[in-house]
Amino acid sequence: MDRDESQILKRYMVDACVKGASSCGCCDAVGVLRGTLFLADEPLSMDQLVEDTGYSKSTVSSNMSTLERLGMAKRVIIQGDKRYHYIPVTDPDSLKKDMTINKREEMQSIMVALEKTERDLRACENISPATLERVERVRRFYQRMDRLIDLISRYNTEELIELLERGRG
Amino acid sequence: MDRDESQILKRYMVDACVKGASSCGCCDAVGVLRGTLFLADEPLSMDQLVEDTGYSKSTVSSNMSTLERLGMAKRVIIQGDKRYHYIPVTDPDSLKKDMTINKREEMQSIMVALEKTERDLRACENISPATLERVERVRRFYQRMDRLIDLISRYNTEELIELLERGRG
DNA sequence: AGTGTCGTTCGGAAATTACCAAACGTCCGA
DNA sequence: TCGGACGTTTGGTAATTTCCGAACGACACT
Repeated sequence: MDRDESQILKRYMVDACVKGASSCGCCDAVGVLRGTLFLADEPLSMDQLVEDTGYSKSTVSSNMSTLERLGMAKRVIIQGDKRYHYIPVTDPDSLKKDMTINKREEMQSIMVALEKTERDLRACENISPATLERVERVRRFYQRMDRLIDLISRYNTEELIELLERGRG
Repeated sequence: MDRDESQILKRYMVDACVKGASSCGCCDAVGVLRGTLFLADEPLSMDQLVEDTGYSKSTVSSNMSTLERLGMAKRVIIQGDKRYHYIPVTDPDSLKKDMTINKREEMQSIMVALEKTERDLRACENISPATLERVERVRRFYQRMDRLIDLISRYNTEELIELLERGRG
């Protein structure tokens, strides 16, 4: 496969990853790098990523760190090569795990804030009961969602699907 | 409750909402507006939102639109007042519904791209089998996650928690 | 220590985004 | 059909973010 062909093939994948990246607050480069990694035949060194993406070394470096932090890429050691090489994380369990972990951290930080708000509201005498009730309701919702995500993280995807398909009966 | 007190109380809630907003790619104003709405004693007009948040009318207008689009706020009619008034959406079913809908749209757009990529890869003769296999695996993962979110959207939170707590047995 | 190869960090330029004020369109009552 | 009250859209500006190149630090081999 020559270079041009490869570039054409990359388009959809890179676009998809860019979209996914921006929906979790990451810049385009993170998506481009992830997409490139997906379609590579072998682990890529930073130099290769620089060449393939057209980004500078510094940009690749910092964005590969975030990709690692998000659990979407891993460094591997290639025998007889002292450079780092990256591979994409593609196994379902890891992907799902990172999805739930990230979501849960988000939920929990919101919950903490909601709890503080509720405490403050109670301490304040002339607060509208409706407001307090509203905050309570949202906090409870987040608590339940957090519990739900916790439960979801304990099963793998197939188990969950089976369990829910079997359903209410 | 005087104005200063109210401002202090708002802090945590607004911070929490800003955090939540930025994690779904929205600007701070969306979070500030949502938080303000949560702690209001009554439906707020746009003028009140302008006054309470300090943002301009145009900023409030456009960001309230996104808040509506995301299913986090609703317009209500106040008798004898031709202005719009906003209330926060706080019931668990609506909140969960919007969460799943947004997540699903995201998944599906990624899946479409993955399918296109896979098709292109198959059309290309000298592609590495490992690469194809990798893309297939990720596509299957997203398909299963999409299915899972579909199933999750059919139950309410309590049902889901009960079902998963009962568990594998 | 000296040299070469890597990867990360830093400072500034370029591009993007958020925001405001003003102009504009719409709806209603007179 | 005019005038006034609202909300939205638009153009320009300020602030943020992204990105690059250069300088830097770490490590291995001599």
